[in-house]
Amino acid sequence: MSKPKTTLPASDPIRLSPVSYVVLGLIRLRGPSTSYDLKRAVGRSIQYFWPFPHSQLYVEPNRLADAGLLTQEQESDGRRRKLFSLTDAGRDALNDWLGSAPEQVFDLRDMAIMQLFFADFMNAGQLTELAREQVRFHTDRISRFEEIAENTTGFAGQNRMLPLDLGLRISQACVEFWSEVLEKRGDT
Amino acid sequence: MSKPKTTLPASDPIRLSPVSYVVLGLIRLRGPSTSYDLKRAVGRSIQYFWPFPHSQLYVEPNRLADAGLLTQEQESDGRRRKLFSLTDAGRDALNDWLGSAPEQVFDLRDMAIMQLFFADFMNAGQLTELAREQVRFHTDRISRFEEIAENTTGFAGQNRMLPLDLGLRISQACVEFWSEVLEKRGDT
DNA sequence: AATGATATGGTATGATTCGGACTATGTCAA
DNA sequence: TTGACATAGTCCGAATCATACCATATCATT
Repeated sequence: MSKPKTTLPASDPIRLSPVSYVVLGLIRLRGPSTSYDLKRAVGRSIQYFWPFPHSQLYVEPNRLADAGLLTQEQESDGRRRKLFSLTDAGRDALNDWLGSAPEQVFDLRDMAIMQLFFADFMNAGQLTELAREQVRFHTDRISRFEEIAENTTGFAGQNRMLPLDLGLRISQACVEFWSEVLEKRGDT
Repeated sequence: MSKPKTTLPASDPIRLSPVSYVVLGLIRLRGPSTSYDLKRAVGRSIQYFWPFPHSQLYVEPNRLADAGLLTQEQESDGRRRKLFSLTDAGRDALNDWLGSAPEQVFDLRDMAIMQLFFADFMNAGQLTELAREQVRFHTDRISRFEEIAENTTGFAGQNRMLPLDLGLRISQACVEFWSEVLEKRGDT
């Protein structure tokens, strides 16, 4: 099958999850970072395409450090922050992942659509209210994306802006969809 | 005085999750159903908007039956299938949910986008391969949606087709997006 | 009749993830 | 000196997940 690097001895069969790659990748992009740094970075970007609770950003780097993919140094004074840096092994792990076709994951989880699915049991008012609310929601989302796009001065490659672009398109599709639902039912 | 509130054998504060509503809603749509029936129905529809493992479709109906929202009757012979039906309480619970604004949940989880986010560390070949694969993936998805739409003869209200329509639009947006990624990098 | 492939129908469980409450420390301004 | 706010991190029970496993029916082939 694949061709693992033989050089590393006794090391660990650490299991790398999507969150692992988020951590490795972000540290590679940003340089040495604290968990809090990562948390903020995630909030402006990856969150929209792979949500997870921030607490994992405190647990996961420690795991990766134990496995030798990161190093950590802790401040000795007041805050005692931990700063994580990428090791060569970490860089390799990231590259391996980027070079391999990832498992296909494209999951959508939309509560409003679930309700719509059972719309036969709603009355007209409920349905239009739902649709209206969804238009609002996705319109907001679009604004947020646009805001982020503006505030992110085009540093270091436009690649980081691409995901935002997809998010935008998807939200636009949603706005169109729900607007048409509204139109079809008599608007109020 | 001699009647302390402490014993609450009466009704239970059962917590209803999205999966609960899937079960209640599907049984309302289809009539009395077995877990297996639900499983198949989910596979053709809700799965695309709220994925969850099929084992929950065996656990959840039992919970709901315990709480009095469903009734069950088990075959006495061979297969001993359990058939679940909606009670009035179940119907009420479903209606309550449909009448209330649901918590806003719109989560997207896309592994390919995560890789794209770190595309700075890919070489051109890897990126085009990723994009090509995504075009393939979403094109397939579109076909599947269209197939389902065809095979579902327009029974009982077009409402059940609406979610499929949104799925279609989103996948189309994805195809467009990844195609443009391909175009921007020199195509091979 | 025996084999085996496939669909049906269901259970069990350890591992992961989730979510969010909780505890602090610095910082700046009123 | 108070209080608001951002920063920084920990913890843990609850919920969800994945998936392996078990079992019965059906039908086609040998």
